[in-house]
Formats: sequence, C-alpha cells, structure tokens
Amino acid sequence: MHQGQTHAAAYILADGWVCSYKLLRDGTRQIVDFQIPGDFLGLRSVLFRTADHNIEPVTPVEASEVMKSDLLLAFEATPRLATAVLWAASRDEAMVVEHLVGLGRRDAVERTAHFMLELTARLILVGRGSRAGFACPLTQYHLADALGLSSVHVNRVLRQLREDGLLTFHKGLVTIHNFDKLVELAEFDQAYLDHDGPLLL
Amino acid sequence: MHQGQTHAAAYILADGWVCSYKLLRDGTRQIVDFQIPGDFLGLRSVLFRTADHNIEPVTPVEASEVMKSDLLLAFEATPRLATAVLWAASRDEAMVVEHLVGLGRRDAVERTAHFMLELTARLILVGRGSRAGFACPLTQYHLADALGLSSVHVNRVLRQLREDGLLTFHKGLVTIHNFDKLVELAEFDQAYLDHDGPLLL
DNA sequence: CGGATAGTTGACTTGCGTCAATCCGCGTGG
DNA sequence: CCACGCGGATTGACGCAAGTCAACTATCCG
Repeated sequence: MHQGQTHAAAYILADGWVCSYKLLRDGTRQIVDFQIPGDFLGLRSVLFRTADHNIEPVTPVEASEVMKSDLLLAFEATPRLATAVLWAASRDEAMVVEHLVGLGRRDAVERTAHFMLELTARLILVGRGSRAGFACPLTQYHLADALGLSSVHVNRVLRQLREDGLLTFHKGLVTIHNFDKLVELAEFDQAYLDHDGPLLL
Repeated sequence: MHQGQTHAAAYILADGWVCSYKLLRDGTRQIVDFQIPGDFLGLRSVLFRTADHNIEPVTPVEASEVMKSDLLLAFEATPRLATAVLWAASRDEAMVVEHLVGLGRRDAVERTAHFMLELTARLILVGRGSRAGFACPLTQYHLADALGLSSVHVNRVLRQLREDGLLTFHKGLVTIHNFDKLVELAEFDQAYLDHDGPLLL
C-alpha cells in the first residue's frame, strides 16, 4: 500500500510482520509502527479516500483482506463491532502517542529499550514471546527508521544495552537478560496498551 | 484530566484551546496535540478504563461534556454516528502520526514550520484563521514541549523564521509572511487532514 | 515600585549524524 | 568448490544541531 493510493482495503494479519511508514522528499523514512500477527491494519486508508501512509512487509505475510463496503455494512448491522473497532483504533493511537513521546523526550537508549518492551508486551499477548525474549525479523535499519536514529547509532545503542547486561539483539533473536532493569531504564508502563479489551456498555 | 484517572468523560470544545500531554518521571513533558474549538477530545479516556494522558487548558475554555454511557448508547442507536466518530478518531491519529514523523525526521526549523502550517489549516476550517495568520495563545514553552525542543532553541528557530521573512510569532499573533515558501520549507501536504469529512457508505 | 512570567541572547557542551573502512554470512554462478 | 557480490553489522574519527547554563530585558499586574 502506498501514500496516495485510493481504494485501499484493510487487513487482518494472520502471520508475519509488516511496517507502516511515511517517506520524506529527501528519501528518509519514518516508520510509524510494526504490525504483528493478530493486528488489524489499514483502517485509516479505508476511512479516508486515499491512503496517507505506506505499508510494506517485513517478512512474508499471510493476511485476510477486509473490503471497505463489507466493513461499513458490518458497522450498520452490528454496532458493537463498530465500538470494538473504535477501541482497536484507540489502542493503535495510544501506541503512536507513546512512540511520539519517545521521539520527543527520551534519549536513544531509553527509546530503544522502551520500543523493545512494547514489542515484548504485544508479542506475549499473541503467544509469540515471553519476558525472556522473542524472534525478531527486523534489521538495524528498521530500528533506525522507527526510532528516528541512524543505523550507526542504533548499533552503538544495542552494544551498550548488551554490555550493560540488559538485552541482546542478534541473528533475528531478541534476548532479554534483565527485564526489570530494562523496565526501570525505559520507564515503561504498559497501561497505554489497555490489555483488557473493549468495554461494551 | 490526569494520567490514571478513571471515569473520565469526553468533551466537545466550543471555545478556547487545550493541550494533551504526557509527563515523564524527570519532569519533562511531551505535548501530543492541541485542540481548538470544534474538536472532540478525550475519546481514548472513555474507551479505556483509565486515561493514559493529561489534558489541561491553555486558555479559559467552554466545552460540552459527553458522558460515556450516552456515547455508547448513541453508537447502538445510530451506527452512522459511530462511523463518524471513528473517522474523527482516525483524523486525530493521522495528525499524531504526522507529528511523529516531524519529531523523528525533520530538523527544528522544518518541524516548527510544519506545526504552524497544520495549525493554520485547522484554524481556517473553523473560521479562526487565514493564510495570513491567526491568534495564537501558546507560549514558547508550549511550542518547545510540543516540538521536542528546548524553549531556548524554539526562540532561535522563531528568530530565524522571522529573519527569513517567513513568519512572525509575537504577542499572541502568528503572522505568515510567505505562505508558499513556508509550505515548501516544511514539505507540508495537508492530505492527512482529509478535509472531506466522513465517508458514509 | 517590586515581583511574577515570558522572551532574548551569548558561551560552552554533548548526543547523535555522517563518512568511511572493515567484517561476516550467505547465495549464486563460473 | 571456490570467487565474488551483496546486505547487514560493526567500529573509529570528526562535525554539527540542539541542549544547558546563565545573564539580561520587557511586560504586565497588584
């Protein structure tokens, strides 16, 4: 999916990772979020006439397409579904907000730690990770574009986290050596992920 | 409204400006967005059990409270209203995303210019501004907390924009001297604001 | 006439970017 | 089976955008 594209559909990810991002004129990009299995994506490109961001796969993916007309009809027929989708959209926005706070007010190390902890929490929810770590298909370039850093600096940050005995990122595997200290360092509070699910009256 | 608060309501702003922000442990804050007259705010704190951010007035405000139960009942009764609110939430998210891109990939001058142009576009929509400028109740501290900069640096950036004949920020008044050059500098594309309103089937 | 609050400016420091070189693992094709 | 190329990771040297500290001005208000 590309910026400016019309008639885009939405998807539910069954397997694999994708990332959504925006491109700037000078060729740099900013990754807004990664979606992992179970995530609903592309809602904005359905509600808006044209997509305002790009989505591309990080790994091979398996997904179900949800067509615009079906989605809007389902909202008419089942109002609770609309409320649930609204909740999902709000959770998405909460993640973007937390990401924004990181870019604005956390230094590179805290930001990276926070990012890893968010991924961990989300992956645990769908049974693909634990407090000890998870399989991570991202490259250091992905991290750089998500964290607003250069890939060189991401590498330095990862080295520091490794040397401090907090976390290693190697060969597609993130291993967390000290979960509690990482939480402390990143000032991570997962309230914004609202794990309890939609509130239906 | 404060982080952690339960039973928060939502509001429709009739007059005045407010800002929503998150606080970090070290006392710094990151402003996520400002709301201006006509904006709907606090949706997330209604759908989630506890508010995940703070909202405070910038000026004296006038607003209508929308209670949680009324909102959810209205969704059941009027599915199109739910779709419309979903659209509004998506527009909100699109603004947060654009803000995030700015923090991650634009330098201080571009970021400030972009921010001013977004405010301009939004204020024009509600008849409180024009391409020539608008009344702006924000302090340079507000700008700093929104743009992820120090107030000292915001001051330097504003000076540069003034000296380049682009924009002045003085005494609660933003005056735009060269709209087109500002758009060019900030790489501003207002597609993400989707001015056409919700798409209802 | 103090005493807030907001804005302004200069001098110095620093976190992160840029450039460049090197290394490593892997797949491909001669 | 080895040579090569390529994407990703790693490291050092150097530069700059933005932060910090600190002093000063302007304005408003009781």
